[in-house]
Amino acid sequence: MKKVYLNIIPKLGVLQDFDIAEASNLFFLKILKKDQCIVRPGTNSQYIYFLLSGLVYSHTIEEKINWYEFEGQSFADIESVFFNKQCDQYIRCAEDSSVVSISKDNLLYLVKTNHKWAVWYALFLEEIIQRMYYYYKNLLVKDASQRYSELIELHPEIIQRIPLGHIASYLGISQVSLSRIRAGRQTKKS
Amino acid sequence: MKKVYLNIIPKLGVLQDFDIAEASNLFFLKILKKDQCIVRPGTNSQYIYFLLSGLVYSHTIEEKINWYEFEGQSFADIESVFFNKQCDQYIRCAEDSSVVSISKDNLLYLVKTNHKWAVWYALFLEEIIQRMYYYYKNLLVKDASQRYSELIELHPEIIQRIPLGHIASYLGISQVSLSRIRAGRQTKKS
DNA sequence: TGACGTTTTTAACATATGTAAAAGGAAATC
DNA sequence: GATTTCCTTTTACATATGTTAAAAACGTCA
Repeated sequence: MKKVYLNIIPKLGVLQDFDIAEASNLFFLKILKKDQCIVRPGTNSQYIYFLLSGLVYSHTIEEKINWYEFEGQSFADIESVFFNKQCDQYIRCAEDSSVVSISKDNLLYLVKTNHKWAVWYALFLEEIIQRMYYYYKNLLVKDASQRYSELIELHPEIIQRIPLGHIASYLGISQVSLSRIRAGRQTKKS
Repeated sequence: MKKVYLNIIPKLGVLQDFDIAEASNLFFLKILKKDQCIVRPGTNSQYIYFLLSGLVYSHTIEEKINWYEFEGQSFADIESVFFNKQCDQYIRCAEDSSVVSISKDNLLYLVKTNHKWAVWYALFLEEIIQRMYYYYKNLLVKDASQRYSELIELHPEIIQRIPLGHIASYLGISQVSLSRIRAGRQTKKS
């Protein structure tokens, strides 16, 4: 039994170690190098991933960065998993990383055959909703300079890990604007 | 038995009429007048609503409009229901409306005691994720003029139902900018 | 019809932000 | 040590968008 699975799958007050151990043949570990792609545009990626270590990000074909996910978080290509469409983004490692994955089919098998896993999945989806809502509201009510402040407050080390051009892209502004924000000559919204 | 419940609660390929009928004592119908509040800032609204008829919208204390929901859709105060926080928005009727509601507690009771309802809730949450992702991606990749075009394409009658000032607020732009978009003298992003 | 209030558009101006290009700085390579 | 390359900041300029105010359009009601 691979203990690594026990720690990265959130129990959410529902599962116990042996529930995960019992299902461990449905989970797979992958070791990934920096810049390696986990998901490519035009494919359909029916997997949910749990990030054991490293840093992954999503970006469009035009190199616009959509999100970053840090160690301990889960991620997936939403359009594939929840819309069953071909995805239109890359999911890529910003650093050497390791992930545990489970296919949507296998997860739904657990959900449909096991009440515990059904409750777990519902609570897991609630967490996804929380994260997505947080991102959504960030976009809706905060300007780029607020979002930059909060990013470096939450992940101060990101400056060392990611070039500012990528952070600007993530924030949805030009690198010039980010420089102005960092230099403090930027009018703030609120 | 109130048949109205049977039609507004989505079955999602899991429930049958009698499942909903069996739980119908947990659902409540409300008739609401135009401008009436369903949710107020500073309260905690632990209800999920299904909009039978009418039109509801969310707006902040500063009158910024966050979203509209049309007949047949469900809605809730996300911060209350999924974060258990006090909400910071109004949810208000743009027209005379009627809704069916269920409390989060009662819903979780169904989920925890009935496998069918657990699967149903998971699929329902997947639908919420789809809708939220759609809103999120709209904000992320589309400019106001695109979002305006798609809004009137999807709901052409909205122009008759809602003043343009509210639509501008919903789009996150000034009414002056919306006038410029409508007059066609507006540079588009793509 | 005329007067009034509301909604929408237009005009004038200030400013924030993007683009393009140059300059500065840091790290790696020869 | 010098050169190269990459990353970041700065400058100059063009433009989209907000604010404010005025004008126009529209509906209601006497």
